[in-house]
Amino acid sequence: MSTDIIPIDDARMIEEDGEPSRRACLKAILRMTGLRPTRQRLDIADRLIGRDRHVTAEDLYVEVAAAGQDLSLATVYNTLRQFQGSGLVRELAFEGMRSMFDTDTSRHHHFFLTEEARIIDIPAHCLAVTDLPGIPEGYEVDRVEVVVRLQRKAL
Amino acid sequence: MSTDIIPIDDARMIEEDGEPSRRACLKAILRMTGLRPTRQRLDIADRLIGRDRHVTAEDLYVEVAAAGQDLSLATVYNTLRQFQGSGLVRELAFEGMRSMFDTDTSRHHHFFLTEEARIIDIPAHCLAVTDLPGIPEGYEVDRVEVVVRLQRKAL
DNA sequence: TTTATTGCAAATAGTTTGCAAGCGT
DNA sequence: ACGCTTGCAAACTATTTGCAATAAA
Repeated sequence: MSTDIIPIDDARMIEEDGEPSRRACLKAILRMTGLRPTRQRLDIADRLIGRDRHVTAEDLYVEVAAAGQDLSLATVYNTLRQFQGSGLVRELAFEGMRSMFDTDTSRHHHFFLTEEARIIDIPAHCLAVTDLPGIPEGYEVDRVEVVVRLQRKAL
Repeated sequence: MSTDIIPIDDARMIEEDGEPSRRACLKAILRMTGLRPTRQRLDIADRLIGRDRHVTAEDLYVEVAAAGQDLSLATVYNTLRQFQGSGLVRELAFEGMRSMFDTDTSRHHHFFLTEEARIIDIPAHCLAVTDLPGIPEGYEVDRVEVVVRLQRKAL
């Protein structure tokens, strides 16, 4: 087996030294979604893809900046919107909080800890919604999302 | 029976001419919540209390202004927050929309028509959530809210 | 007449956009 | 080289706040 039948290719997530690399993997994912894998996008993707997180644009901006990987807040917002368009993240809205981005784009639900503005995932299979009512004419269900609002237990 | 044993009283929602009045009723409600029944608060309350609505502050501001009952947008916001504090309205958040205020503060759910940013109530009894998962230590369920996201049916 | 409330304008917060400079292909 | 992407600053939208003027009790 000579190397020429195993072409080195980002899409195969193999580095030149033969090690699979997370960076290369992220590059491939971005390329697949039609986004050029720039340093900024990779730095953001690295903190989101394959992780289970709920972040605001600001959260990411601070994190990335703290790691010395400079980028502007505007770029974080723009990138998150692009990722959202590609289905890599999903936006969540809760009263009193800025936009959150959820790295889990599959069907699931959320606990919302109202007092501390924290969100915790509930896997889809942990909860069932039954007796869905009739929906308006001409519409179909996109998805059903449940928010279980929690408060600190009274003493 | 002389009139002096039937004292005229806002709280009893009776006008001086003996007619029950919506204004008087609203005044009583505001007083009960500890809010002075000013003209501005009454104008806003009149459009919310006892009605089934989902409005933004801007919606209300435009409506009230169109009726020639001047008030400032800041007052609409402040008043809605006060009403929220008194449990007269509840805030709702959906991605891509500004804050909505729901006049129905009882337990119920929502259809969210994503394409046109419209909200429709689902009475609580029309839908059931079962198999609630275990909740984090020290917390209790405040309430469970379901959002059924709808999209226009593909042709 | 006392205290709460309002209006305005300005402050703040969150997010998007325009355009010249820079980077990926 | 070419065209997409970035950064910045500025625009924009949504909302809150400070304070003098006003209205309710």
